[in-house]
Amino acid sequence: MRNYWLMKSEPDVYSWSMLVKDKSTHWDGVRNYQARNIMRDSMKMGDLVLFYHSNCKPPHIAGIARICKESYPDFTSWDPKSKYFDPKSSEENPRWFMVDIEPITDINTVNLQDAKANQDLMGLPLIRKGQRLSVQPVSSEHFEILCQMGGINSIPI
DNA sequence: GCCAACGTTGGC
DNA sequence: GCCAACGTTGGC
Repeated sequence: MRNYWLMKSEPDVYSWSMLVKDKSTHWDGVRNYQARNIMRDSMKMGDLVLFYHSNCKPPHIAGIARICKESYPDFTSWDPKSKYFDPKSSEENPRWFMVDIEPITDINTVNLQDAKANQDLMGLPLIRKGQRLSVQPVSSEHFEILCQMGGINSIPI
């Protein structure tokens, strides 16, 4: 049973093309408990991820990635030099967790506007007003629709 | 740049 | 445990 997710990143901070170039990355810096719990408890090896570019014009899904390492402590949280430093987190008692993802395939970008206009995507958290969570679940049905909108006709791997 | 929608913090 | 104040996210 594979699960599907959507992860947001600002392209100025970390973009899809950087992930493609890097081959994989650790998803550090998430400092929201709900998003942390999803990464720590629910994301499993092989789960597929829609890589979403937020805070840009237009906001869009840029590619499909995959979980390639399950939850482990976010070491930037106890690094005083990191911008993600949290004095309440330590190596002995980590508060924040992350996963690793790797790129699977480019897609034709799917704009937020087009996702909102698709009646079949009703209920997708991404298009709900006020939804700010940076790590979100996506149902398999919605994932498949979004793949098709991106020119991918069958779910990869 | 604006601001709605949240999440977090801290006084009480 | 409540809630006002504040900070952040992110579309527009």
